[in-house]
Amino acid sequence: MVESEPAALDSVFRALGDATRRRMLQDLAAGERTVGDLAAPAAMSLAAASRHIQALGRAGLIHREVRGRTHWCRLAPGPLASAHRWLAFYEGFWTGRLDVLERLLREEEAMRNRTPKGDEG
Amino acid sequence: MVESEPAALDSVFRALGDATRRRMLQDLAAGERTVGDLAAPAAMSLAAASRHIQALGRAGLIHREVRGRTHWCRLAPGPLASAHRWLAFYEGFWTGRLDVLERLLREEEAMRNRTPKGDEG
DNA sequence: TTCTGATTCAACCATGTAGTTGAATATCGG
DNA sequence: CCGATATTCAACTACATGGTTGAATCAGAA
Repeated sequence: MVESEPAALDSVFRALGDATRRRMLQDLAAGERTVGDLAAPAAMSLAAASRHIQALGRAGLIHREVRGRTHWCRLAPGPLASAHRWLAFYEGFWTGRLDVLERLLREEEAMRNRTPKGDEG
Repeated sequence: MVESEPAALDSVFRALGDATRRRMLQDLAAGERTVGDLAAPAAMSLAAASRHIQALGRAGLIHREVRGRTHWCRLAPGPLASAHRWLAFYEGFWTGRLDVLERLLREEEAMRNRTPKGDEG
């Protein structure tokens, strides 16, 4: 599991760490939305919502296009896919499919030449 | 896409939004580790690393067990799986498999009775 | 008990984040 | 031009986060 651009993952996961922004992404999954559309359900000022949208943009999670006086946003799924891939690394843990992972990990265990559990006394 | 416990997802994604903590999770994927083990490669004081580990614990991403004077940590993959599932909702976007998603979204579109793109000109 | 090791806690500082309000910018339409 | 609409910017406040250092806690060993 090599992280190609940790800073990028930082901003993606951090952007996802807020329910308002996740809700906006879900709205965007249904199609293009304007800033006003995204802000409307968000129990906060337009300016605050605008900054959430900017955070999504900085993380690369959305693209914007200005048409006239309205800014249209749409989902840019690439970074979401990166986050998904990062998490997929752990899939073996929660699905019980540990076989592949185990081989991988035993190698690293051997390299470290350490017994994390077997010999504690 | 219903969020059962938004606050839980908040803490999970936020915990993942830091390269140090992600590295710790990767270490833990290789087996149990002590606080000291996890802190060692982390170019920061032990106290700071300890707080990162506490953040992982608060997010439910790791479990700890005190054996003697050392605290052993292991991966608790459940919340990672939740995050993964949340992201999986968007899989259609980055794999191009939009058929399933589209049906789903059209329904929501209809409910909102709005034309986000089809009638802009 | 005393020394050492593993980990946390407390106090502190700097920075980031999330919200507010009010002004600024830019576009559409009369 | 003028007024309304869409969005952002700036200044401010409050709180969270991430790091530091030094003291505290608690277990093991001499």
